[in-house]
Amino acid sequence: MLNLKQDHSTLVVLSVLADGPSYGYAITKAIASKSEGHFKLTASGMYPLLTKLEKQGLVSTSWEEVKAEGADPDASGRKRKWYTLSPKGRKQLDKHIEAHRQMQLLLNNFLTGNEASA
Amino acid sequence: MLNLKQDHSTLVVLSVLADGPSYGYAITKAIASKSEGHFKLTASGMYPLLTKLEKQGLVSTSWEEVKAEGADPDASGRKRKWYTLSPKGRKQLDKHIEAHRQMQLLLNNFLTGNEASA
DNA sequence: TTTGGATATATCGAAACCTGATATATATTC
DNA sequence: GAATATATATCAGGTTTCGATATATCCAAA
Repeated sequence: MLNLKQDHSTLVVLSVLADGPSYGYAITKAIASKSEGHFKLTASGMYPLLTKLEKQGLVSTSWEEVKAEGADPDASGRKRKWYTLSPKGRKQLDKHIEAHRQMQLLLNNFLTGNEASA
Repeated sequence: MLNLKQDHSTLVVLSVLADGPSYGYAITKAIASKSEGHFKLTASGMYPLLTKLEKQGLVSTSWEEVKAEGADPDASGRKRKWYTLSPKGRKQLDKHIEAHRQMQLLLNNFLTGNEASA
């Protein structure tokens, strides 16, 4: 189980949001699921990151009330905060992916010749 | 110019040492050179990292005195601290490379379909 | 000869980051 | 009605980061 650091977290969260709007808890589950349990980004990493992305204008947000089946329409239910990738966020994701690819190429220059021979 | 984070620094430094013993300043130059100026690992990142690698037993060390041409053999010259990859360090490098490859595959699962289309 | 740039190692400290624990509340399932 | 899942959020102590700083030698050019 790998705890994601900020750079990777940003890349992964933006990429999840590129598939469509989502919210914190669902993104956490999506990451765990899509990585087959290898990536972990818990609440204490997720929410500060989402707040940061919002401040940077990479995502826009809106609250939704989740009503229980047959609940009093006036009663206040659980709340969900939806995050939508903004055009700026989309551009940022492209940049991140490009930087990530660049990093891979450069790192490979160091690792070539030092491959694990398992 | 990308400042290397600890994970990448470790990978890169161990991989430089896999080519043979070296010392802090030379490793800094090797990294800048081999990455064509893209990777930066400065003294304040390098020396604490090397100390850590030494404590972990991944490298062994020895001091060498760098004598000036025709200098008094008894005078104390500039000192170099050489770092040599230990067998444990070699194994650790293999593990690091393997973990790195694994991370790449997992990340690609997220990025596929979100490629920059530049 | 002295000045400045390169070589060489090392620590400091303010800021940023990480993460398990905690808080709060609703929804669902057994 | 008790346990578990859903849902957002902060806290605090620890770690990491990195420009700035300190110290000292070597070498070449002015």
